[in-house]
Amino acid sequence: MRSTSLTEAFPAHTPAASQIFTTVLSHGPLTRSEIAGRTQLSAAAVTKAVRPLIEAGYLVEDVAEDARQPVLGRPANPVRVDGGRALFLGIKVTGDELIAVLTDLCCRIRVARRVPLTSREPKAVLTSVAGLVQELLTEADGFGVQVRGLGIAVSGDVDRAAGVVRYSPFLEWRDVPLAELAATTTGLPVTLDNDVRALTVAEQWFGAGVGLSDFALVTVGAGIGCGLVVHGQVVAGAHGVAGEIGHVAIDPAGPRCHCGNRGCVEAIASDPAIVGRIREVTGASVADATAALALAHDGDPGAREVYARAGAAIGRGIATVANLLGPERVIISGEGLAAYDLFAEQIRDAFAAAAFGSAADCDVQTRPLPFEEWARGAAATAIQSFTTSDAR
Amino acid sequence: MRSTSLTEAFPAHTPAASQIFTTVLSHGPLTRSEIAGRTQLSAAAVTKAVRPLIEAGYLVEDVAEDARQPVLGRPANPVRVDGGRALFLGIKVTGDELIAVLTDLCCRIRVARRVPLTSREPKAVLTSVAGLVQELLTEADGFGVQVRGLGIAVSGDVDRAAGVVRYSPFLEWRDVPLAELAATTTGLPVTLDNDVRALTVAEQWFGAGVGLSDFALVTVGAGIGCGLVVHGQVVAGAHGVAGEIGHVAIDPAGPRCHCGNRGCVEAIASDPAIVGRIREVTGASVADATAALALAHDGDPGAREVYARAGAAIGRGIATVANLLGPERVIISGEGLAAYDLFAEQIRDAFAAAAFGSAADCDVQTRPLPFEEWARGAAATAIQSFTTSDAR
DNA sequence: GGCCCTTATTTTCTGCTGTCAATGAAAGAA
DNA sequence: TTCTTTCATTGACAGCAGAAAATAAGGGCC
Repeated sequence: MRSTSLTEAFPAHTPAASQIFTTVLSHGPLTRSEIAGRTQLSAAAVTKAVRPLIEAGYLVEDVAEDARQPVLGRPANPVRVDGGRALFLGIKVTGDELIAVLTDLCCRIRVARRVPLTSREPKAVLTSVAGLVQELLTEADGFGVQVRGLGIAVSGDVDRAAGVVRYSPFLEWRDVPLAELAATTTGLPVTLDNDVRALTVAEQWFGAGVGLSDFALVTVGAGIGCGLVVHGQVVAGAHGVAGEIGHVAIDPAGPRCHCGNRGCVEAIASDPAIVGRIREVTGASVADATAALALAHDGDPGAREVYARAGAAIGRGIATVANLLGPERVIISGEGLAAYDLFAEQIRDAFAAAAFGSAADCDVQTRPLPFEEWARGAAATAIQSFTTSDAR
Repeated sequence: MRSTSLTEAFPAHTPAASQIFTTVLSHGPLTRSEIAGRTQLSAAAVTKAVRPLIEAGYLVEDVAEDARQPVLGRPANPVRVDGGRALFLGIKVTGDELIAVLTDLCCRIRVARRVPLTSREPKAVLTSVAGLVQELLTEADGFGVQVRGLGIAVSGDVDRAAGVVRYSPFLEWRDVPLAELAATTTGLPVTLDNDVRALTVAEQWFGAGVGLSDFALVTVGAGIGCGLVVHGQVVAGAHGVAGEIGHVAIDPAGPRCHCGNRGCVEAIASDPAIVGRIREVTGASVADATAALALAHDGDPGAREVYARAGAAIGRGIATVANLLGPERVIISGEGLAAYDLFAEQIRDAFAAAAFGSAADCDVQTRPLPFEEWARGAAATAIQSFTTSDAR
């Protein structure tokens, strides 16, 4: 066990130090002069900010890599984040299970766990969360490092600053102060955020959004969601709602959506929408998305057509985002990606057709993010809170 | 004439001073303690930042308003921007005319001018701009204050930082370094920006967007455009394209748009689209938007129906923006607002139907902005450059 | 090995910003 | 007149970040 106490603060008290740490965290090992270049700070400022971070053990100097080609002048000393210096927990709460991960400071998953939920009542969920946290804290003891924060991700309208779930349709919650409740129960600092935004933070810091100031993350699956990063910050929306690409209406003649509207992307391309439509079209008794996928892979033309339409809907939705925001990149992810071979072409075609002018230059890429990634996103928000809270 | 030279810099060298000036500019007269509250700075910092601005004449202390109700304690001394301290020019370049305004530092229009364009060639336009600037500079002499900057607004893909018009369909320009050309010709510091973004800046600083960190400005007219402010900054897009609400596709069965796609908002609700559709539907020989409007106001049911559809399209477009970004407010403006009584209801209904969850809490308001406002927007960008350039 | 060249990092010094706490100012109230 | 209240200013000070100069750490060359 380390001798550090839980109250020990992260030693990045200045914006510069905070920025430097984040830069190193995202961009792997960097020499001090590379840091200076990236952050627009002077080399002197970097030296001064890095020292306390190294002394506190959050950064370490890389041992000289032998593989480095010899260059003129004094060799540079790369610095990197010591992932093992701290641990974090991330929990994604869905309607019927909890997915949890224990990660290190670099947000690498060390342990993953799933627990089914028996009830959606806040109290019952809280109990399950507490149990899961206890379990993972025990695991964490094995690493000899303290867990410094817990991130919780919930779908729906979540107020991160207040730590309150304003409204979650899946859980049927309204105004549940989950952050405070969980903090009291677990004794850990808790960061609560919307699930898609949490995943977006993880992508921004550790994934395909690294270094980009404007990108979008589209998740395809049971619902269609979208996390947006504009001006380098995750968009939260003035009323807590943003990135609702699933309810962008692309066809007035389309199927009715559970939101009451017609032709939402989600009413065409979400797993339930696809399954339902395949049932209608083929008459087959398709149980779930897996069965639907199997049917389409078996070559059923009706099923394939449904997937094709879904792809076109997603492509149009993405084009809408591109037309409005002009992001540098769009990352497509989610469980629905399992069907990617069935609608990739349609996504691409619909996007290309509907994107206006140079908005079409936007780089659209796919990235399979296993379900644990959502929990990892929650952990990323905890890391974010930990490394910036004291630095405001 | 003042004794100040053109090279005299704006005396806000620190971020704090810049922020304070902008706050006072947008929020009218403010006492020092109100400034401190709004900017999260200490009262001492405000005092120190305000002094040089007052000494340089950019801020003045309001004479005590007698109408103020007597309050306990020392009366506060409100400070406001002295609009008369500097003048700016703004020019909006359209396909067939130049619209120019001379404004003061508070962006109040002092003189407005219009000049038809005989050619769209960059050289010819530049000559017209130079002539117009000369004329307005002469007018400005009458005020005894120097003109400190020129803003130029052009529709299309404009790179503000580089001062280059990348591509303007209306002018048929590609990669014209207009800022540099105009600066050389006129001897003024030139700020070049996209027209909708310029108008958005004006709204953000002086209009219905004051104090909001997230809002959208939708312009309806010959085209349908949209300026977005997210996290307090105007969105420019990674590839120079953003806010293309006009090319958000809302109906796969809709009319073909000049962009090649089907069912774009612009293909349904722009002036040319409305005029064309009214011709089709009624068979009447409608010359332009004014004639179309007259026909609808006369009660022609076909024409009214076309406007109703246009309203629904705009409402759906706005709902798309609200779903994706969750802005606090959407401001609808543009020449097309002349027909507002014909589609207001449809805009509202379509928006309410298509907005998801609390995205519908977004405040949708209309604001008639006469055509000179576009030129005023250009002037606002010049003011922005002037007051922040030296401040880093 | 000694010396020079180059690049990386650190040190030292300095300017400057913004905060803190105390003080002055300008009313109305007692 | 004196007190109270609120607004504004002052002066001391901590601390950040930049500039320039110094130092470190290699390789190459004689």
